Amino acid sequence: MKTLPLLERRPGERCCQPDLVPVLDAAEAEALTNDLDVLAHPVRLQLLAVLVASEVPVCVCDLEASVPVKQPTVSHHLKLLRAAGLVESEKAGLWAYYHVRRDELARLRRRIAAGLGRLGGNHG
Amino acid sequence: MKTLPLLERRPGERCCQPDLVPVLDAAEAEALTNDLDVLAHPVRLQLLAVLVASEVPVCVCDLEASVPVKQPTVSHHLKLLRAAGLVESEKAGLWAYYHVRRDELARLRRRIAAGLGRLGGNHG
DNA sequence: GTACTATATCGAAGCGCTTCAATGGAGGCG
DNA sequence: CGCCTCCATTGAAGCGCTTCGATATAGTAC
Repeated sequence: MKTLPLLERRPGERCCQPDLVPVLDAAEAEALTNDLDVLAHPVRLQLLAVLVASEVPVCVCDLEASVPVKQPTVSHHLKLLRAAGLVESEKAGLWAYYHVRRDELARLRRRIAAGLGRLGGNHG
Repeated sequence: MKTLPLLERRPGERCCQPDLVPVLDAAEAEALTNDLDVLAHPVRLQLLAVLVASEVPVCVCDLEASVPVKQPTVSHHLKLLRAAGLVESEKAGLWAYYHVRRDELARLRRRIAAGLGRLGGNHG
């Protein structure tokens, strides 16, 4: 980086002058990534889709029937969704009934929309 | 699934009657996952953030300075972003200049917003 | 030509995510 | 009591993503 052959650069372009301020800093990118990761899996999206569609709690056997994976895998993804605060469960007899936390899902959606909004500029 | 001990179910709840119609079907969940995956990485988000912040094309050496990974990794992520249609590059002398395709980024944002909108119900 | 730069690609290592069979534990039924 | 069902957890296998060193390619400078 001693002698920069500036002549080769095209007029409007820039190189090796890292004075740009990104619209997202590293911490924001990391946080947005965590939010996106929770949703970035087809099984988790489908589980959420079933729960959102139901007005009443849904038992695991119904959730299991709605996704193409076995029961331990369903249990695993439900655990991730619970850790993310997006669903809650309660036991009733032998069954475990899950329901969406619609407020938390809406907050996650808004955080993602805000983060992507910074990226997307001003288009819609 | 022969004899269902219905007595144990709580009144408003449902079990083993998979007649729910999810707000997202399997194909939609898969498509949304693909869209989310492109953005669900801190390095790619930061690269996009730098490109969005610049009115003019940015050379790789500047991009490399803005993320905590080595040059081959930057090149790898830029390739993924290019494959997703979110950025374009042009060579000028030794340098490669990248710029965002703001229209494509906005379309991706809108697809994600639409998908999450189906999930989120009517909040915000 | 040689030497140096900037970037892309290759190849392999590391590691985390996903998956499932097996097991465990809690509860219902007889 | 035994036997069953539903669900969670464990442990291990598979696999894909991420990363980087090494190398290749293309261009500049001398």
